[in-house]
Amino acid sequence: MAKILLAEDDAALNHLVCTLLEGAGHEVVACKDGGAALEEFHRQSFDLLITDIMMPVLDGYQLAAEVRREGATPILFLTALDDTSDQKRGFATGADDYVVKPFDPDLLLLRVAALLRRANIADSRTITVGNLTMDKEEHTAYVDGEELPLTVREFDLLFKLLSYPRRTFTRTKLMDEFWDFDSSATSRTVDVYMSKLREKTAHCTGFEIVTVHGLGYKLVLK
Amino acid sequence: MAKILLAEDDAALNHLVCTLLEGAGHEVVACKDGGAALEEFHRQSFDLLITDIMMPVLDGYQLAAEVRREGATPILFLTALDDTSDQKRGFATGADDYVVKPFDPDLLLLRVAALLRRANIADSRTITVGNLTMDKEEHTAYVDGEELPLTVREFDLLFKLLSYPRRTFTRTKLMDEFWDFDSSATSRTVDVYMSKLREKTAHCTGFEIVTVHGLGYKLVLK
DNA sequence: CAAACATTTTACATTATTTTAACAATTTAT
DNA sequence: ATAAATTGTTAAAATAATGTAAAATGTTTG
Repeated sequence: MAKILLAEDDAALNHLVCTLLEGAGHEVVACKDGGAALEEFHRQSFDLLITDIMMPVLDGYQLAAEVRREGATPILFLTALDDTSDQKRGFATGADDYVVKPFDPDLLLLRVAALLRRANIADSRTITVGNLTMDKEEHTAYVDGEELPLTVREFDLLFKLLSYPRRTFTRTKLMDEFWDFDSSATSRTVDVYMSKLREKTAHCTGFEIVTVHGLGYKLVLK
Repeated sequence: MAKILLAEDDAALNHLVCTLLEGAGHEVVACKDGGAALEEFHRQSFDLLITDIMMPVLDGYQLAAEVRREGATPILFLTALDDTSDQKRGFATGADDYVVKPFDPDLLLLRVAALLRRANIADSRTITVGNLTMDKEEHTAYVDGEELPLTVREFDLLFKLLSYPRRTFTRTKLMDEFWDFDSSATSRTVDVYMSKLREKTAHCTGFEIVTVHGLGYKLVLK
């Protein structure tokens, strides 16, 4: 599901974490020290970095600082140090999470999943509101278990609104996101979709598409 | 900086966390049980939910599940349970982080900062004065939690005045900012809006729209 | 290629907002 | 105190935004 860079000098632990992550369907590039990890990081792009703190060549803090400097890759520290001052330093360096050894394997996977979800990576999540369920993976919607046929545009728009209830989206904002850059479509097109979505979601309990006069549209829960 | 919903039934801890977060510049809405928190969550939008697990009415797991269902708000569990099986359940429910009591205050702030950074929440651009809250993102205003319907112009004007209390704005200044350049509207139009705003905000505690004779209008706190 | 479907435009009805205009109330200056 | 200027308020008129059906255009698929 996600591509993960692992930096851990303890061979046994390295192997264990590797097996664990691959078992969960992730692609793992494992390194034995911070230097090798940084090299790999420069070579490819990763969805997540899991790193030990005490390592040869480049320690976890230094590695994290380098990675932070170059982007927003989530970082999880995996370490034996169970001391708040160390954790503070970890977070200050840009850590997104901190797992203390020894750790429960399931818990590590759950924390990894939480981080990836938060970073919108491998987002296979479904949204359910009332009797409507939208599955981004399948790109289908269900109302009371029955499939609700939606076109691509309809799906995208509804999924977006549903992801941010109460937030108002301007027509322009929506078109910027779902229409080609060079699309010449009028923003009135959005209105037509909202009209269709309202018709199609008429039997949905739990939400309503509301127009914000002069601005755009929002979805409100009820 | 961010708008945080806190659910914690222990009064002392509730107060402590509240103070801590507010000291860090966040806006906090504190609730004493899960039910109240869910109600607040439906009423307004938040950047982060911090919740205890064992609470009356609705426990942390149930609250988290509801919140997860409705969007992508980050969730941090704050709990005395230091047991991996509980943590597993927390993460499975959609937790993004887990802090065990007793905790280091600085560490909590660091974890909160990490979560907000990850969620790309810089500032939520909301203003609260008395019982009125204006959320620029949602483009809605709330009085005592109830939505106060405002047109675009009304919202813009009130938000502006609220952003600079005590400062006097001339009609011309306001029109230059919110009206089209080629608009031929009379500056008397502003008067009409102020009249409407006064009517609509009649139940607002905390401020008042004051006329500065010969100049324009200003908002004063009380 | 043509049928089936998705998308976009158009046109017109409907609704909401903004502005004007008229008059009342208040403030200021003389 | 009184006239002049400014502001408050209201309802109607003018303008602007939205809803939606249907036609036109584009795209995919058998």
